Amino acid sequence: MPAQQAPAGGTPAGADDKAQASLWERLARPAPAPRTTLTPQRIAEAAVAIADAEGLDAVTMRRLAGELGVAPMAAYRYVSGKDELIELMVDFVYGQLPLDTPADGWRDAMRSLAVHLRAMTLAHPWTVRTATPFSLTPNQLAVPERAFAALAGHGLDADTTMAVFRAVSGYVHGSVAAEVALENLRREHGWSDGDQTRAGLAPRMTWLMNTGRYPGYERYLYEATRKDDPDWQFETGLDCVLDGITAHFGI
Amino acid sequence: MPAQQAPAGGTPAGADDKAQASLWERLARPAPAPRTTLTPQRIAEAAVAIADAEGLDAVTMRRLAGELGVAPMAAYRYVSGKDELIELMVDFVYGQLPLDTPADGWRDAMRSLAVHLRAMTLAHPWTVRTATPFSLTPNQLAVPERAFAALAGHGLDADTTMAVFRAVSGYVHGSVAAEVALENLRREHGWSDGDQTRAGLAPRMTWLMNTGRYPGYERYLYEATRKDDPDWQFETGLDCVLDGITAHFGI
DNA sequence: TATCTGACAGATACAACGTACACATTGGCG
DNA sequence: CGCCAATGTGTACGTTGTATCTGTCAGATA
Repeated sequence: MPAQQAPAGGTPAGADDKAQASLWERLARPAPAPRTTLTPQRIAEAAVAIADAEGLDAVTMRRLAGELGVAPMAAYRYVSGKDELIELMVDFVYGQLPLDTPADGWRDAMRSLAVHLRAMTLAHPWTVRTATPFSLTPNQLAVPERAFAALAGHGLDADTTMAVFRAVSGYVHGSVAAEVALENLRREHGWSDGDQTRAGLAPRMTWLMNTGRYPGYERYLYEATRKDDPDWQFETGLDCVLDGITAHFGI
Repeated sequence: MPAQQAPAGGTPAGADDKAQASLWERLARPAPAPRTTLTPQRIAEAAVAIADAEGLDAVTMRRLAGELGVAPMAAYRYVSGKDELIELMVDFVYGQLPLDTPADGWRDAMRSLAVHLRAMTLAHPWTVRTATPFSLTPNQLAVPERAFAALAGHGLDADTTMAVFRAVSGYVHGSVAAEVALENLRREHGWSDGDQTRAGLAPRMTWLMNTGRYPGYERYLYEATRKDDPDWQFETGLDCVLDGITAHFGI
C-alpha cells in the first residue's frame, strides 16, 4: 500500500489538509524532480492562457494536457483535481498583481490596490466564477497583507482594520463582478459597444418595462448619460467607500 | 420544418433574444397548456430545494427530473438549457426577497435592503456561484427598482443614483461572497465553529505564516477578537459605505 | 358527441467531461 | 552499471448536458 503517493482523496480532514498544504510546498520547491517537463507554474500558465482566451469552460483536463503536449492525466501529478487546478490558476493571476506602490498615505494606497484589483479581474474575467474572494493561497493573502501595511499606524484595532479592508475589497469584488457579467453578455452575443448592447437587449427590456413594475429603472434608462462609462461608475463608488472610511473611523 | 417550436438554438442574436424573452413570458402565462404537470414555478422550486440541500453541483437535469417525477428531458420544454434553469432558480430566490419595507428615509431603506440581500444569499449560498449580480430577470430587477424609489427626492441625478446603488449592492455581493466561501469551506470539512475551523486550517496557515511574507496578517490573527462575528463584520462595513454616501454626496 | 391537433412528456442515444488505475519510462544516486 | 522513486502514458468507467424521435393527452371544432 503506497500511502505516501496520493495527494488526492475525499478522506477525512487530516489527510485532506496535508494534501492542500503540499500543493504550495510543491510550488515553492525549485527542481527536486528528475524529469521536469511539467511544473505547477507551467500548468498554471497554460491553464490561465486557455481561460483568458476562451473562458473557464474551455479549461478541461484534456485540453490543458494537449496545450502542454502531455497525456490527459499528466497534470494530476501536480494537482489533486480540477478544483485545485483552479486554485492554482487564481493564485497565479494574483501573483501578477502589482503591490509595490509607494504608499502616499492609506487612501492612495487602498485606492491603488482597488484599481489594480479591478484591472486584474477585467483582464481575467473568469476569476469571478471561482466565488472565492481571497482564499488562503500565497498570492491572494498578499492582498490583505498589503492593505494592513497601508492602514497601520492610524490607531485602528485589528478587527477594524480588517473591516476596512473588507469594505474596500468587498466593493471591488462585487462591483467588478457586475461589470464582468455585462461584459460576458456582450462578448457572447457579439455586441461591441453600448448602443449595440442596448439594441440587443431591447426586446427583453421592452417586455420588462411594459410590466410597469420598474418606473424608477425606466427613468434611469432615459435620463442617465454615463451608462457607457464603467470607469466613472467604479471610481465614483470607490471614492464613496473611501470617504465612508474617513467619515466612519475618523482617519 | 417546424421553425416555431424551438426555444433553444445557438442561432444568431435575433432568435436567441426571442427565446430568452419568452422564458419570462411563459412564466407569466397562467395556464395555457392542456397538461400542466410541469410549470416553470414547480421546476424552479424543486431545483432550488436541491441546491439548498446539497449544493449547486447536485442540481442535475436527471436529478431534477427524478425529484419532479418526470423523464430526464421533460424540463427542456420550459428552459432552453441548464443556464436558463439557473437563471430561473436565481429569479425564484429573488422573488422571496422582502422589498416592502416602510422606508424611513433612504438610509434605513438601503440598510434594510442590504441586510435582506445578505440574508437571502446566506440562505441560498449557491447563488454566489452564478456570477451575475442583477441580471435582467423580473425579480432581480426589482432590487435596483426598490433602491431607486428609496433614493428619489434627494436631488441625485440618474447616474449618481445608480452609482450609490452599485456601491451598496457591490459591497453586499462581494462581502457576502467572501462569507459564503468561508462557510462552504467549513461545511465541506465538517467544522462547526470558529475554533474548529482555525484548528483545521492551522497546518496551511502555519506554513503560510512561516514564509514570513504576512506579518500584518499574522498580527491580525493574534489580536483580533471579532473573527467569529460575521454580523458585526458585515454591518461595520455596511455602515461605512452608507456613511460614505452621506459624506460624498451630501445627502 | 366524435374527432382532430398541437402542446406535452418519455425513451433512446451520443459526445465530452473528470478521474481511478495499472503500466512504462526517466534519470540521479549508490 | 543498475536500482528505485518520481514522473508521464494508456485505457476505461461513470456521469453529465442535450439532440432527436416517438407516444400521448386535453380541449377546440365539427
